[in-house]
Order: sequence, then structure tokens, then C-alpha cells
Amino acid sequence: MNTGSPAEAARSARAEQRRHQLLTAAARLMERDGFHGVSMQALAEEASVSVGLIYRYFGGKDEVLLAVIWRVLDAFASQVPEAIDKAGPDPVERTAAAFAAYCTIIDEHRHAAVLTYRESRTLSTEGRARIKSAEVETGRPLRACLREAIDEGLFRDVDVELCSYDLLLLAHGWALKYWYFEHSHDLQDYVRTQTALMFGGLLRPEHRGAYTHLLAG
Amino acid sequence: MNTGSPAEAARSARAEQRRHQLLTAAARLMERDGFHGVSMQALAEEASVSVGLIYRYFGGKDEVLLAVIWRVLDAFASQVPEAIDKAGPDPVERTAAAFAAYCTIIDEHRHAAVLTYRESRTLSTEGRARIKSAEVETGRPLRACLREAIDEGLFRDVDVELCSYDLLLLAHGWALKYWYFEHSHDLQDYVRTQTALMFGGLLRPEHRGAYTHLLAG
Amino acid sequence: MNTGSPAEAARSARAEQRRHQLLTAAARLMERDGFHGVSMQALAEEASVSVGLIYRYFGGKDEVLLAVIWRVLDAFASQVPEAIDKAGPDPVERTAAAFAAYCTIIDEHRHAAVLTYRESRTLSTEGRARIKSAEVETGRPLRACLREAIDEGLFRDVDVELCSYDLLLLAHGWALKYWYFEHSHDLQDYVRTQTALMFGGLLRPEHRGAYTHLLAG
Amino acid sequence: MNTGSPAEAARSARAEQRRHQLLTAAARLMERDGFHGVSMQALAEEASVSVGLIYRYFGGKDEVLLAVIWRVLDAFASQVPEAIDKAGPDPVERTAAAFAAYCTIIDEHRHAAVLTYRESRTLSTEGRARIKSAEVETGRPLRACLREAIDEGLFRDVDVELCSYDLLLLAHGWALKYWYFEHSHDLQDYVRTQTALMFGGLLRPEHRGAYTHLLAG
DNA sequence: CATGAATGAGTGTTCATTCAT
DNA sequence: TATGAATGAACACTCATTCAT
Repeated sequence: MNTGSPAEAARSARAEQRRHQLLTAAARLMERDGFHGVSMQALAEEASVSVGLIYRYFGGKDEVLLAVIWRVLDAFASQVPEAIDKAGPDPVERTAAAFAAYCTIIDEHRHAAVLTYRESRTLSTEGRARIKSAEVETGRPLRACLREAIDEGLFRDVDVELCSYDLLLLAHGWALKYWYFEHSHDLQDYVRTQTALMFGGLLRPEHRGAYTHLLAG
Repeated sequence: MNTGSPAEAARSARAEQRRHQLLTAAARLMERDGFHGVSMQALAEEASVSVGLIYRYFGGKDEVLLAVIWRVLDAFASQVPEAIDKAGPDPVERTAAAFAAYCTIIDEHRHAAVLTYRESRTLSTEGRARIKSAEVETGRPLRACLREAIDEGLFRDVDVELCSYDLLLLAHGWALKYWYFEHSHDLQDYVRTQTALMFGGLLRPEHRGAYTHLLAG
Repeated sequence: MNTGSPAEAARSARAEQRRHQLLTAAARLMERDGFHGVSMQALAEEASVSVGLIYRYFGGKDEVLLAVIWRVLDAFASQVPEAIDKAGPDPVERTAAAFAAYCTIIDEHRHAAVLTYRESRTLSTEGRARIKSAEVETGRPLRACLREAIDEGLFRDVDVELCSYDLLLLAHGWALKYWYFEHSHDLQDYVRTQTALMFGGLLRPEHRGAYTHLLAG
Repeated sequence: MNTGSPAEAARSARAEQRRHQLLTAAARLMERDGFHGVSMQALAEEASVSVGLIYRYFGGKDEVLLAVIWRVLDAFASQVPEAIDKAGPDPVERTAAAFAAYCTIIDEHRHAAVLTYRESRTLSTEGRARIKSAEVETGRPLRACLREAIDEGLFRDVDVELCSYDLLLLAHGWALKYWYFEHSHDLQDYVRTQTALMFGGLLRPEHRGAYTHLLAG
């Protein structure tokens, strides 16, 4: 008998692809019909697998939801810092990049993003606690940027907690009322306009001149 | 002989009280456990009535949810214009008053307010359509204030649709993440700080001086 | 205190009228929707009284059904012998008159008549037993006529039980498949044709000549 | 590699057996307690399956009833023509064979046969319409025999519609009042006696001699 | 006598989950 | 691995019945 390392790798890749396939189907269905509106039967059908198989990859329906939400939070955790880094050293630019990154990720996971807001009460206390703490974590890079910008005297001395919450909420707003905007704005519009609006309130007057490219909503 | 009007009035009053009793219980429970997490049995118990009685006042569970949401939208429709009127003729003050009114109403209906965001997918297409159009209606007075303020050159020329959406979203934010803020902010804090932040971005620099009381977050 | 004999009579008349009103409504509704398809609410509405009042006149829903059925059986008990008497002394004529009477009564109580067949399983064992024995009773005059006609050598020596059952079943057939016949036959047609058919089988050949008026279907 | 046909066949056979198991249990229970007197729970218990499984094979309780009734009508459609064919060319013999076949099938499906009469109001308009038209279809071979016998001058010129209705009703009579006859007649008795009675009425006097075996009730 | 608001046991139905294959 | 038949607890909803007015 061998350890089958390559076979194991293949199996693992296959498993990962299955998870992906299932989570994407779940996100699409749950966004449309809500968590409770999606049966495991329907999910299995949408993902073209059998019901039983879902239970090989997830402990139950709740865990599927948790994983769907988790994927978004994961994307935040990995892609937002990256986007901030790319934006260079200026804290204002970094903040703007962070906001844009949040919006982009939400757009990419539009189906799943709303679930954070809509289905949180569905989860077990423990699952909810994990989500909450991950959400708080999610905001950390944004809060750091804001604090930097304030410390360097570029932004007014706003409440960092509140402001980062607002920016995140507005980023989610793209998904929450997508049906409202989809005909009038595309993602770029949305990001540009929101940035102009919010940064107009954040920048100290004396530095506005340096960021006209951000303020031109 | 009289028309029996008093007996009818008493009955009607009783019915109104029942509806209130049920909707309050429903809002509280649904906020905590989500629409699907609340059984009619549980609702009946919470409201101290029998299951059957609920069906005398509402056509079904969906209709209860619809009515809960409707009550908030109703409060917006009646109380926001009133608050705006009281704020006098200045469009900036009127806008600020409108935002404060939204926040206050949401605080008063904290349980119910989140349901608009969370449980919309639960409703029938028709119910959802009614809610959507009522929501759009809800924003009308705010949009009017904003447009006035822009037309008079007090606010920058922002996208009225988007901006009113932001303000409404932030107002709802008080309910959506109440658990996050309740230990650090009270409603007044929240309104004041958000007002300062947003109006800082909206007011043209030359008029900021006239509204320092709003900008001191 | 007085015995209020006239008042009592008035009250009793009123009560009788109520019972009639209720039973007629019940028969109509139950024929259309079946016993289980008729709620006490619906019955109350149809009879233009309140739900509570029904319980003043009947012990419960089952008892209403029982009474509806009973009314038909009562009509049989009182009207069939009368019709037989009117038919004179000839046992064949008497039998024919009995059959016609059954059919006529069923036509008059068309709604209720089918309930005997349809809803018997609904009743309590005791109620069913009472109905059964009343039904057997119902056939007694018919059986007597048949026996007479056989004894006098007018009818062939058929099984009286079976034959009376057949005639009763065919009489009920008018109500059971009313929807099938109503466009092609009226009651008179039905009775005449069935009589011709059945009496053709019953009469001994040598007496057929004397009853051509019955055999001309 | 094969097409998996044997596995599929096995599954399908299993499914067919389940349907049979369920329908037989349903017929038995519904005959005893009426459609509304049988709960899905009770049906599941009687059939030794779980409630949920019933819904895998039938769309709902109504559909179970429909299927129960349908099975009888199916038996009529397939077995009656066969029985007629076996009876040879003589239209009288054919008619007698048809009647006997109806009675036999009803006896075999005694539980289900009564449901046609009792529970028709329970079904949806559409289901009822399907049953009605199937019932009319059911009588077609009998009507054909009767017409033949009349055309050949063997039977009197009776109303074919009505007469076939009578014969069918009498066949059902065996199930409708089984409790009444079971101690005095067996199926053969019943068929023989009813045949004698009815054919006595149908045959023209000049042909009675040729069918004494049918007329000796 | 008459009302109809209120009750709650009972119903049909769904669906997350399991497990023999 | 993968299937999907089978389970049964839980649900929304109905309606016969009661009783305060």
C-alpha cells in the first residue's frame, strides 16, 4: 500500500472544486430565495450533485451558509490589505483603495454579501459570534488607514469606529440595493461617487486640493 | 334606539389593540430569531393569545411580517414630513431634521426596521413590490430637501438619489449594527456624529461656517 | 309566574323555523362541498345566523348532518305509506306508487339524499346505526308491496330484499348522478323509464297486458 | 459497461410496489373511515412507511384518493372488454358478461369502489372532471353491448344510457351496501339474482326461452 | 335568545438529515 | 465516492366548539 501523495493531492483538488461548486450554487440560490427558501434538494440539483454528497463536504445546512459568508470575509482578509499596499504610502489614497477594494469584493460576491446582513439570525450563537468577530477583523485595515490619515492631519478628527462602519455599510449598500442602482450606476460610478461624497466630509479643507481626483464625483 | 355605534367602536378599538399587541410581539421575536425562526405558536405565546386568533387579524405569517414592516414605513410617511416642517425654511436644517427623524423612528422601531433588510426575500413578489415602492416613497421628502439645498447652492452638486440612499442606509445602520454601537454610542451621539460626517461632505466650503452646530461631531 | 302557553308556542314555532332554515342551508352546502367541506362558520353565514346559535339547536356538526339525513328518512316514513294508500288496492300499482314516491321525495331533498350515501362514514357508530336501522325501516312499505304482488302471483318470485334494495338504489340514483341526467331527463321521465324497465322484469308474462301503462317506458 | 438498466428496473419495480402498498392501505382505510377520517399519519402507519415517503409517490392526499379511484377505473377499462370478448358473439351473453365483470371488479376493489360515490366532492374540479369522464368511458363497452342486443331485436327498445347507468349502479350497489348483503348473499348470488331481475325486464318475451340460464335467479 | 371573539387540538405538508447500496 | 430513498420532527394553518357579553 502506498501513501499515494499525488493521488491525495488530486483528491484534495477535487474536493476543493466540489466545495467551490457547492458554495457558488448556494450563494446564488440563497441570494435569490433566502436561506430558508433553499432546500438541500434544490441546492443539490443546482450544484448537480446528490443531497448526500453535500453532507460529505459540509456538516449541515447552517455550515453551508457559514462557509458562503466565510468566503466573502476571506476575500476581504486577503484582498483588501493587498489593495492597500498597492496604493502606496499616502493614507488618503490607501483609505480610498481600501473602500474600492471592499466594493469590488462585494460586487464579485454580490449574492453572498447580502447574506451577512440577511441571514445572521439564522446561525447558531457560536456561528454568529465567529462571523461577528471576523467582521470586526474585516474592518481592521480600513480602521488603520483612517487612523493614519487622521494622525497625519489629512482627515478631520472623526470617530474612526463609526466612520469605518459607515464605509463598510456603504460598500455593502451596493449589494443590498443592487436592484435599485443597477440601471443607473455601474460599480465604478458607485465607488467614485461614494468616495467623492465621503472623502469630501473627511478631508480637512486645506488638503482638499491635493485630492481633487477623489472628490470629483 | 341608537345605531350601536359605541359597541362597534369598542370592538374596533379592541381589534386595533390586538393588532398592536401582535405586531409588537412579532417585531420583537422576528428581530431576535428571524422570520423563519419564529413559529406561529411562539408568536401566539409571546403575544399571550392563541394561534387561531392571529389568523383572525392577519391572513397568515407573511402578512404579519408585511404589517410589521408596514408600520415602520407608515411612521416614516407620517413623522418625517412633520419633523421637516418643524425645522423651518432652511434646506440644510431641513435635511438634518429629516435624517434625525429617520434615525429616531428607526430607533423606536429598532426590531422592525432591520426586517426590511433581512426578510424581504421572504415576502411574495407582490408584497415585496409594495414594500419597495413604499420605500422609494419613504425617501421622497429627504430627496426634496437635498435637491432644495443643492439648488440654493448650499450643498455640493451630489447625486441626489445616491446621497439620499446613503443617508437612509446610515439611518438603518443604527438598527442593523445596534449590538455594535449600543455600548459606545447612544442615539443622539449616533445622529450627531453621522450628521457631522455627512454634512461635512455635502456643504460647500463657503457655507460651512453657517452650520458649525451641525458639523461639530 | 305563568306557563305562557301562547308564548311557548310562538317560541317553539320560531325554533322549528330556525331548525328548518339551518337544515336547508346545511343540506345545500353539504351537497355541494361535502360534509367536511362545510365549516360551521360557512353554515352560519349561509343560514344568516351566528355560529353560536347553531349550537343552541344542534349538539354539534355531526348532529346537523344526522338531522339533515333524518329529515329525508322522515319524509320517506310519512309520505311513502300515504302515496301507497292513494294508489288503491292493486299491489302492482302500489309498488309503482311507492317507487314514484321515493323518487319524488329524493328529488325534493336532492341535496340531502346523497349525503346518506356519501357521508355515512362520517357519523359516529351510534349515529350510523340509527341511520342504518331507519333505512331498513324506510324500505318496509316497499317490501310489503312487493311481497303482496308476489303472493298474489303478479310478480315473479324474486328476492324481495334484493329487489327492494334495487328500487331504492335506483331512486337514489336520481340524486347520485343528477348531473348526468339533468339535461336529458326530468323526474317524470326518469320515474317512468325506470318503472317500465324494472316492472318489465318483475311482472309475470301473463299479467303484463294488464299494466301496459306502466311498461310503456 | 452497461446502461444501468437493471438497477433502474429494480428501482422502478420497488417504486411500483410502494405505490401498490400505499394505495391498498389507502383504499382500506378510506373505505372504513372516509377520506377525511384518514390522516396521512394513519395512512403511513397502515402502509408501514413514514409520512414523508407518501409525498415521494403522490403529490398530496388528494392525489392518493385520485389514484385509488383511478385504479378501479383502470381495472374496468382493461378487464371489462376482455370479459366481454370471452363471452362470445351473442350480445345478450356479452351484456351479462359485462355486468358480471363490473360486479367482480367492484368486489375485488370493494374498498375503493365506494369512494367514487362517496368522495367525489372532495376532489378538485379538475380531478373530478377527469373522474367523471373516465366513468363515462367506463360504461362505453356496456352501452355497446346493450345497443347491439337492442339492434338485433333481443332486448326491448330501452333507453341505453339509462339502462347502462342502472346496471353500473347495481354493480356498485354490491359495494355500497355490502354490510347489508354480506350475510345473506355472496357475490355469485348477487350477480345471478340481479342478472335474472334485470334481464327479465330487458329481453323481449319471444327470446326469453333462449336465455333461461340467465333468468333463473 | 343571540352574538362572534377566542381557543387549541389536529391537519396536511415540507425538508434537513441519515444510511443502505 | 456518490447516490437518493427513507425518515420524522416541525411547521403553518383550520375549524369545531365555548363563553363572556
